[in-house]
Amino acid sequence: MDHNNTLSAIICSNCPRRRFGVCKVMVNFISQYCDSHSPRQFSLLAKKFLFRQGEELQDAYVLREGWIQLTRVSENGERQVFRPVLPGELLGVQPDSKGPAIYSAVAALDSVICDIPNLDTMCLSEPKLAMRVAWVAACDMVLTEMYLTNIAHRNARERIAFMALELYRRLAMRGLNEGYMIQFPLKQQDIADTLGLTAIHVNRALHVLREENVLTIHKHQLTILNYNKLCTIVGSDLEPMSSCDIMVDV
Amino acid sequence: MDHNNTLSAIICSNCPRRRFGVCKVMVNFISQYCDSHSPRQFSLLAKKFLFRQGEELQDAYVLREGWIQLTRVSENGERQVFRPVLPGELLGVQPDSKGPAIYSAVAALDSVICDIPNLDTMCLSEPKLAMRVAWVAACDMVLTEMYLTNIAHRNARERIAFMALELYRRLAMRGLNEGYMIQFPLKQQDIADTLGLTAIHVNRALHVLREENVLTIHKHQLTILNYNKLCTIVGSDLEPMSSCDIMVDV
DNA sequence: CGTAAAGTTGAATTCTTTCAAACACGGTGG
DNA sequence: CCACCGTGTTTGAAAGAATTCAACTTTACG
Repeated sequence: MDHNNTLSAIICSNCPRRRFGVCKVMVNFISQYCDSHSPRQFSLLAKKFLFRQGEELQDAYVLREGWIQLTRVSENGERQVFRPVLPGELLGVQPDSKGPAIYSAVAALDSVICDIPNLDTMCLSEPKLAMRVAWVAACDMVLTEMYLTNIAHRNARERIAFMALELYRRLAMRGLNEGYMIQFPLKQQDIADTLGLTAIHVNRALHVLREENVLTIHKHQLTILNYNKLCTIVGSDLEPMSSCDIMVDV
Repeated sequence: MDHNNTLSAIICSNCPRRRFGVCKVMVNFISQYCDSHSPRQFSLLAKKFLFRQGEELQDAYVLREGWIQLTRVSENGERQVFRPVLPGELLGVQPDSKGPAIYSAVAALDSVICDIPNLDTMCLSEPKLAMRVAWVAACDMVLTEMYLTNIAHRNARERIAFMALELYRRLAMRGLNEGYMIQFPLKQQDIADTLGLTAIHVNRALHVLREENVLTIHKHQLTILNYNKLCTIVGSDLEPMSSCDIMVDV
């Protein structure tokens, strides 16, 4: 954990807002809770579905290792990919908690998942847990809003730069990087469906970013070639804020 | 309330997914809770700020009447407007609940607001409340994701059609419509900043929608001229899902 | 009534998509 | 070992969508 702490300190020192000066890599409260109360872990191979859009959703889950993609296909066949779910994060929480899943969850990498069968019931007897769930939802909201803002205001090159930096920071915060390199299991089509572009245009924008020596994606690995330039392109409005990244005192 | 119930039944019967067949206009749990525990209501004139981005956020709030806009200005000066907050909805909930506000809240109409000074504390002693906050966050997330998908996949005309229909449904569900007309206090620039367009392009797209006899905005009122056609344009992937719209049993 | 703010229109430019075709790579079966 | 196939990536050219800039009109408000 010490390594992570150092790393996140470095990353956080980059943050525009003061409050992140004190942020630490958080030992995920919900994960801990699940470990002691319901250690039902299982693994899920890449490309397998954890659940499918429209299926009755039974449980909530915590991703322990790997990478999960949340995707929704609308009636006219458009595919939207939402914020990537990274280790430590909660998924399967939705308004109608036992109703049909509002999106599909697919493993992008071989993953390890912790099942939480009775989150609702546990929350009722454990207000702290309920609050933590609310807090996680608020964090995920911030992340989703960042993606929304990114799509709304930036061109293809900048959108991709944002996504790369955002993922890099969230992974590095967990120590899941090797220097400036991270695992990157997504296809160009996935990037396109996340950022509201066509795969062809993603390809061209990636080419430009490679030409500029900013970043490159090769063999399922993303390498940042010029971190500062990447930050400049993104506009440094990026903050490390996912449900696992900030320490709050509850 | 009976009028509302009928109305929402009509609207919900339009929903693609079965589960909404049973949805009712919800008597907002949090509002009720606040009424009995902290009836600190006050009013806020249009264009006044409830709080500003960066200011220390003290409390959470419930909007009782009016219309609140959540806006964030990034460092490079881009302005993003997030999902409109309508009567009955909760606002001011964010990861760092007593930290600097991550966006500004501005009244778009004269509003009545209920102050909730100690949401955190109340949640600790009242798990149901905490769960409701989590549930509200999940609903807001769905709405935000709908806006994200809308921006990512549709052109200007369709984005505006979506926004119009989404707002109409949420307001009609509360009985805040007059037939196919709703109050619409936003400027074209606000629409643009919500949907990731320029005000000029919004203007042109609105012109087209008017030409097609789909909808018209005039004198701060939005009128739907052809509801079915509007639904067709939007693609009927729209569901009435805000924190105040669905009844769940807790 | 006058000024500022909001809305409208046109033309040129930039960005993105579309369609079509070619290429690269990994795996399979002969 | 190689030919074959499918998936994913790359490239080009043309069409379409959205932005920019500039000018003008209308509306709102003190």
